[in-house]
Amino acid sequence: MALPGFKSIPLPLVQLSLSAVLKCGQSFRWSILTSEATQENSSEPSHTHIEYRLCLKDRVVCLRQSPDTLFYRSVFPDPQPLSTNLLEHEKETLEWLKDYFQLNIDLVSLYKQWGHKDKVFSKFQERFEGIRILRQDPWENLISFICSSNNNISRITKMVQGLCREYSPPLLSMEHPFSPKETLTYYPFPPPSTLAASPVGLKLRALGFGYRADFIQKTAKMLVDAHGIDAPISPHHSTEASEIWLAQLRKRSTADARQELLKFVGVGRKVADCILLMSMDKKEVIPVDTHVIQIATKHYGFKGSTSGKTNMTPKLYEEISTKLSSIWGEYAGWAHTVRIPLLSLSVIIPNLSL
DNA sequence: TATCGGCCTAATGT
DNA sequence: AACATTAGGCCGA
Repeated sequence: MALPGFKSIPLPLVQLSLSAVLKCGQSFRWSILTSEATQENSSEPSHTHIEYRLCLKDRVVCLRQSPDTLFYRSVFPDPQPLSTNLLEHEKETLEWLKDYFQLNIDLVSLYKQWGHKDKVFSKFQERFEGIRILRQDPWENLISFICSSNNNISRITKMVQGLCREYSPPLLSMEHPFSPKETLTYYPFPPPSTLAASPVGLKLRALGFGYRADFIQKTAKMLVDAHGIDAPISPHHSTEASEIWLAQLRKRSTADARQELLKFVGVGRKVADCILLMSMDKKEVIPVDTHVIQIATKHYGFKGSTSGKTNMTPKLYEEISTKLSSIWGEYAGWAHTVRIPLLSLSVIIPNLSL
C-alpha cells in the first residue's frame, strides 16, 4: 500500500513497533502525532492515524507504519532540495534509519533465543513484539539520561523538548499531519558549548529541571573544557569536537567507557549503563532501574525488603545485573527493554517465576 | 567500602 | 484536605 509523499520499505511489526519503542523511555525527543478523531477508538492506530517525527541532523524525518511496511519522508529547511537530489536525500535518510533502529539485528531470532532460555519471557513474548534498542547520539543520550534520575517519562520528555526549544534555533516549521491549521516547530539538540555557559544552570532550574539543572551545565562544561568545540562548518548541522570524543567511547571496552561516563556530574551507575546500552553499542549491559528491581523480585527470585520497597545498593545492582545477564546472554540489554510492558502484564497475570 | 539524608517537581495514592 | 509516595538516582558526608 502506498502513501503519497512517502518512501517505504517492507518491515514487519515484529521487527519494529514504533508505538512501543518510541514511548518506552529510550528517546525523549520524538513527536508522536495522532488524529484526535480516531484516538478514542480503542482499535490499534494504523499508518493513517499516527505519525512520528524527529529532527535528525539537518532534516525532520517523518515516519508512519502499517503492519508490514515502514513509511518515511524527509523535510528540509526551505528551500527544499530539487527533485533530482531528493532521491539521494531519501536514500541517506534510509541509511540513518537503518542505523538508528539497528535494523540489521534480527529481533525475531533474539526473542526466540530469550524465550528458549527464559520461561518468564516465553510466557509473555507475544504481548510485546517489536521492542528493540535504538542507537542514539551519545551526547543527546547523556544529557537526556541525566534528566531521567528520580523522574518519570512524561516529565523527562517535557524537559528534553523544553531544553531544545530554549537552546536551539528552530530548524523548520511544518503543519500537523492530521490538523493542518496547527503549525509545529522542530529544534535540533543543542551542542555542548551552548549548555556549558554558566547561566544555563539557573535557566534550566527556572524551566523546571530541579537539581538536574546544574548537573547538565557542569557536564557540558567538563566536556567542552576537556575536548573543545571545534567543528567542521556546515549550514544546518555540525558536530563539536567533544561530541566526537564522546562517540569514540563506542570503540572502547564496556568497563572503560563506563568509567569515563561515571566522571560526569549527575551520572551514576544506572545512568551510565543506559548510555552504554542505548548509544554506545554495549548490547549486553542491563541498567537496573526500579522496574528491573520489581521484575527481579517478582519473577527471578530476588528478595525485596519486607516493607515492599527495596532500596538500591551497589551490591544489589551487581547481583541483579549479573543474574539477568546470565539468563539472557549476549543481548541481555536488549531483552531488558520489555520490562515496562512485562510489569503491566504481570499485574494481570501474576504467579510466574523461574 | 557501605550507608544515609537531601534533593526539584508533578502526579497519584492514602 | 493534608500528607506520603513514586517516578528509569545521584551526590556528599
